[in-house]
Amino acid sequence: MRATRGRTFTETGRRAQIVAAAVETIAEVGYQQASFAKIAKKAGLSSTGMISYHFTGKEDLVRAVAEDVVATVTAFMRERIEAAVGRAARLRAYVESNIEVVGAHPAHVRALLSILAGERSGADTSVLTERVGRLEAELRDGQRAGEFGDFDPAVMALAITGAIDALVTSLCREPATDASLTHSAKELADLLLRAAGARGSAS
Amino acid sequence: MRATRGRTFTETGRRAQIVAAAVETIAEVGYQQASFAKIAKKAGLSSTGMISYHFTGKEDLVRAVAEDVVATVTAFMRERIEAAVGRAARLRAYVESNIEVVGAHPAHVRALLSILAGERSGADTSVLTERVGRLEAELRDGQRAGEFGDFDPAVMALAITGAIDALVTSLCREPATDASLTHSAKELADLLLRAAGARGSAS
Amino acid sequence: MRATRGRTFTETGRRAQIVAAAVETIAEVGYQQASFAKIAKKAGLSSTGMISYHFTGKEDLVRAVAEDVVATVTAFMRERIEAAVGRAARLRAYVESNIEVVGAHPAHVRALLSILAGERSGADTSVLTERVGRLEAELRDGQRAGEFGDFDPAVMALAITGAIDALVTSLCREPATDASLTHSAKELADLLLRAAGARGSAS
Amino acid sequence: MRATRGRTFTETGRRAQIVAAAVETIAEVGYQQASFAKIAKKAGLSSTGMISYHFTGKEDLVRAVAEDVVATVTAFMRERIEAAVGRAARLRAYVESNIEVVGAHPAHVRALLSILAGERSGADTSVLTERVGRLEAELRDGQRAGEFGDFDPAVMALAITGAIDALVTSLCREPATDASLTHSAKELADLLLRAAGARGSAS
DNA sequence: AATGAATGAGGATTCATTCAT
DNA sequence: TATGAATGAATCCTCATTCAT
Repeated sequence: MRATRGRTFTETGRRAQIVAAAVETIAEVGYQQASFAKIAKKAGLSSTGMISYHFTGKEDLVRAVAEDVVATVTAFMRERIEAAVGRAARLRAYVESNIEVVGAHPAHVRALLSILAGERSGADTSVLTERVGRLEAELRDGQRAGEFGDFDPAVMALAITGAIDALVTSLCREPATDASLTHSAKELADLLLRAAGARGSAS
Repeated sequence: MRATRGRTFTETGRRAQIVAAAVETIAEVGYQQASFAKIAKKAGLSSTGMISYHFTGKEDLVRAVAEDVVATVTAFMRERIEAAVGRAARLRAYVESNIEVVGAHPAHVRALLSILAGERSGADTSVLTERVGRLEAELRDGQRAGEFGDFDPAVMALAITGAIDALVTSLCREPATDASLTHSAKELADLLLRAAGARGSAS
Repeated sequence: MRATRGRTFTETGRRAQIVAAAVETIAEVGYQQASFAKIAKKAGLSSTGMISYHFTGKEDLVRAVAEDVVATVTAFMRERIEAAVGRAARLRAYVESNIEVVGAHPAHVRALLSILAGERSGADTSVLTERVGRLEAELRDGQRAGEFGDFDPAVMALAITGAIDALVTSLCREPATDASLTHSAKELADLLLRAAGARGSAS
Repeated sequence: MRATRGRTFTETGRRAQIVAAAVETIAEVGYQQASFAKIAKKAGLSSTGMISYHFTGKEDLVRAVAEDVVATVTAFMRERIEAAVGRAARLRAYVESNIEVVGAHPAHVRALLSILAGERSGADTSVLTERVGRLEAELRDGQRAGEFGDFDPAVMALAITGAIDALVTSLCREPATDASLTHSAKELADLLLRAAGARGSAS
């Protein structure tokens, strides 16, 4: 059996190659249509057996894909968020960078959206809930700090997440220009900060 | 046979029965997992051939299902929306009734969400775009009337739609009490009206 | 039950309509692909039940189609053959008219070829054997009359039939001009008369 | 695995086994009735999935079958044709060996005829046209060499091919004795050589 | 560590036919 | 006489997974 120690996002050799092919495939044909056969073909593998050898099942592969994509997207967003000062600015950075990552990693974003859509009607909702949970905690902190208005942080977290995903989905459909991307990102951030009753949230 | 002319939502006999079974099946197992075999079983049909007899293909059946569900949901929402006076109140009614319909027609909503999720990664996006388009027009009108603030109506329409769907999805996952449903609905309406800069939007 | 007395080629009402639609359908999509559904559609019928009602089964329908087509083709050929004087001239007329009927009744010929092709690998070979048998008798008569050379009439009949069908098939594939049709017909007749050692067979 | 590069007729392992089973099946029940299920059964396979694994689709399998059968038949004919001296003798050898191969490889011939019949009413006519084209070229050469009379080589090639197939079909229907096979072959060659105006074509 | 052949269930769809009305 | 709904077997094909090598 393969070594599992310490491996999280950064896969080794074949695994990484398969995950990369899976990301591309899912981005192209969608989560449900992404069969082992298609992924193997894109990876230049001669059989699907290879995939089953490295992954327990489709579930396992998808989890690995999700981890990889989330890591990529998170890395992009983190530096923008950490550069922001104050809760409101952080929220703005969160929203805007989440939109702008479409321009930087279109395939990854597309794949993630497709996986999330599948998850919504599926059993495993770990990626989904973890993401919303983290945002909710952040919002709660902001409220405690008095930088946000009064709202139910669970509802707000879901609303923000849903709004972002809807916009991202729309932007993914037809390739948007950088300008329109930036515009949409700012618009969305503006309206969500208003919703959150953020103090001093001028962009 | 009963009249087939003018048939839109209200299907005749067997067709209606199949659509109803499809709604239930999609609500239970999701759009992608809803095979003809499962639907036929739920409808008490002896073979899948019957479905193919009444519907051109899966696409055709899903369209019929979408029409049926949209009709049901729309009927529920319409009376609440039409009872509202003023743009802001209408928007609030739109949002709240869209959430509350989960309590009234849980299976229909679940099915619709699953179909929409599939549409997002699919070709036919008619249901999706029509829904967002209608809301966008409504928002634009509200801005002209001076009852909403300044925002890009396209982005706002997507944001509202996405926020609603995210909350509905969450509420669908585990059966919520009426109280929590009402609470969530009001919370979401509050925050979205803030986002829209609605004047005089106290619930 | 429907009256069956005296009916041979000339069908009555519905039957004739269905046969006509079947001829067209077989000509267009081929014998094997010509399903009841397609024939019903072309006939403007709302269900296939109608066909099953008028015909015992597919076999029965195809037999009726064959009779109809053979009658049409035979009528075209007969007047040309009967106008010819002498065995050799009759054979020439047989061959040439068999080719030229492609120009006059393309759909019928196409349908007949498709049915014959199916018959070749099927059980019922009545149309096929009857046709060859008649020609064989004719050839045998010609030999007795001393107007043909020495050959096995069974083999010759098969050879002539096969040669005609191969040419007709080729001519059916892409629509031929009248000129090329006439040229091919004369060429084939020439070579087959040579094969039969026909005396005084100048066209 | 054995080399798959350069694979044409001689298939490797399972592929060859499936092709062989397909030949037998097509010979028995005909091209159209030869389903994957029947072929799998004859091949001793547990499911039709195996066939789909080795062949892209039915089309692909049939192409492989055609190649295999054509190779077998061609090999049989080639040595007889190459032993002949002179154009007329070559044509005689072509015709006679084409008939006599029925005795040597009945199943292969039957399968080929069924496939060709299907091709006549189908889209892919590559096997058919290639075969006729090669014969046409041969005839044209013979005419240039002055060993054949005057005729349209395209028509003659079709006539010869059609005559052969008709006779072969007839001989395939009920198992013929070697004697009658030889007789029919000689008869057909005689008459076709007469048709071609071959000089010095005494058998 | 890797391969690719094999599996068998399940996918949608088409088919000729039957039957109650 | 005619209809159209119902049937269920059969079509090809794809799927994730397993297993011997």
